[in-house]
Amino acid sequence: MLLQIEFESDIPIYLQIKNQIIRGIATGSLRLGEDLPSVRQLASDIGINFHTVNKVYTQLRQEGWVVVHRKSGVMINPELKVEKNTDYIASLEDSLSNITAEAFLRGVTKEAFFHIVEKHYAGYIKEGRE
Amino acid sequence: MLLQIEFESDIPIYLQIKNQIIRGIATGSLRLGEDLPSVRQLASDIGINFHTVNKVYTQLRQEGWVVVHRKSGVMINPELKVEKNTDYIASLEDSLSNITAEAFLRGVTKEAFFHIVEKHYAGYIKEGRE
Amino acid sequence: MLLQIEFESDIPIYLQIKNQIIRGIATGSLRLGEDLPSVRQLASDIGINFHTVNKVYTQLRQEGWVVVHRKSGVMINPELKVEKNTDYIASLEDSLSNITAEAFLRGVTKEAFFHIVEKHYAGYIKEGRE
Amino acid sequence: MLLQIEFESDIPIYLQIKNQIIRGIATGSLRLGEDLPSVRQLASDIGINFHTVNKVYTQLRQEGWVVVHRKSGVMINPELKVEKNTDYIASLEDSLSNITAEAFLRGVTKEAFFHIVEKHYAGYIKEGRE
DNA sequence: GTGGTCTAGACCACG
DNA sequence: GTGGTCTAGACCACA
Repeated sequence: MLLQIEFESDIPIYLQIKNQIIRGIATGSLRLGEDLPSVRQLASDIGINFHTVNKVYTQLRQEGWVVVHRKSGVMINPELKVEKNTDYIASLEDSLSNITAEAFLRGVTKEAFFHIVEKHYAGYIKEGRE
Repeated sequence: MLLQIEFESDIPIYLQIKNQIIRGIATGSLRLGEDLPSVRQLASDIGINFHTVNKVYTQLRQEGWVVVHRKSGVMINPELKVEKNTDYIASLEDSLSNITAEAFLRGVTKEAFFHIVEKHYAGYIKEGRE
Repeated sequence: MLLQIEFESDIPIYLQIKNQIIRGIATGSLRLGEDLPSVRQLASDIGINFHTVNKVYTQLRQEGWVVVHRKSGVMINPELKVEKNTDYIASLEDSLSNITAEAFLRGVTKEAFFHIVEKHYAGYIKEGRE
Repeated sequence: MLLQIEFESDIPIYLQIKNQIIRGIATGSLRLGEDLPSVRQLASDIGINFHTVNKVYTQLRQEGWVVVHRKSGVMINPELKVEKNTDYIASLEDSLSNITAEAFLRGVTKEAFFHIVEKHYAGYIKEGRE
């Protein structure tokens, strides 16, 4: 999997990496159980500080996306089952509340919005992860 | 219009205000041409510094949501017509890319996602709002 | 002469009026010796505070564009001869320095710039003002 | 690049800085991709508050003149391509409308005006500036 | 009264 | 180290 970082973006680098990894899991370009590069390896590949990668892996582990295995290697959680808890639903509602309001006011119809969402969902695959 | 600020949130106060104002325009609780409180008034109401409100109003003005009618203060742009330019579409695509991926992995089906979006869109009213 | 004020402009109202009067003199829509409306009359016409108009007239008088005649009426200076002093030249240089730099960077060629200037100059008339 | 600030000017400090930076880009004394001092560094150099510099950089970024390369600070946009949109043309027309009218009335001939403009344009260099 | 500018100092997020 | 956010208080321009 190849990560694309935009250093001039207003989105923090650690978030760009984290988002791309989660998207990678959803689209299947990262498979459950697949190893991720070591912290120093990935940092060196991208050309960033290894503390930044560390932050990503730490958050991903805390949220259950990855697990640490032998000698501090990291892999996508083979038994991935992140929660759809109330906190998440609340934050999703909040995000969509803001996003849809602006989209509506900017002339993005509900149908156009649906179309974008559908396009993305079409790219996600259900792996053998019961 | 009543603003609800969470001071412990990790979302900056100025962004919370900005988002709520944009949502207010979409839902019609703020009508086109309606006056907003003065920076100092709103700051005092919420209990924050007026510079924070000033930042909100400045950004809203630069993006075309409000106009400052010299002296009489700030009002919702009566001829609101913010653009659906390529930059915005790109950012919308990017946001939805991340949001849908995580939603999918957390078990939010496309239908459930649609349902949330639809619920919000149902609350938005067309410009012809008297 | 009809004044057009934009209350939402970032240019102060008094400056908009002042500029339009000076442009009016240059284009001939205001003739030398022509009477201007009284402070209260103009303020009432435009729908602004008469202090604002007062400020305009005061500045115009100080700079020599208008003269006060009988019972505080104001008219365009019949012997208009504003100075091309070094201060003015310096300020003109400074303005054009900024304006041309941005124009250049935004892709306005020297020829296009000349064209705009020429268009405006073509609208100015030399009155009998020796 | 050396900034020259006049503290007694009626032009706000932040605007003086902003104008000089844009002129610097046009004249080539600031090259595309060149780093600008940090907000605190520049503020300290000039002897002003860092918030004032921050305001300059924020506006320059919003208008596309500079980019903030995360962590390494602010640099002149290496792919500078600010737009010549209708809004800008309108504001340019308006500025020149006022400036040429006053210049004409103060005895600055069209030729003299052209001469000033030409002098400035002669100092600007094309993008291919290594 | 309004918003705009500037100063001063604090804390945080990021890398 | 960098920029971003927030607070606090001052003065000014405008209407």
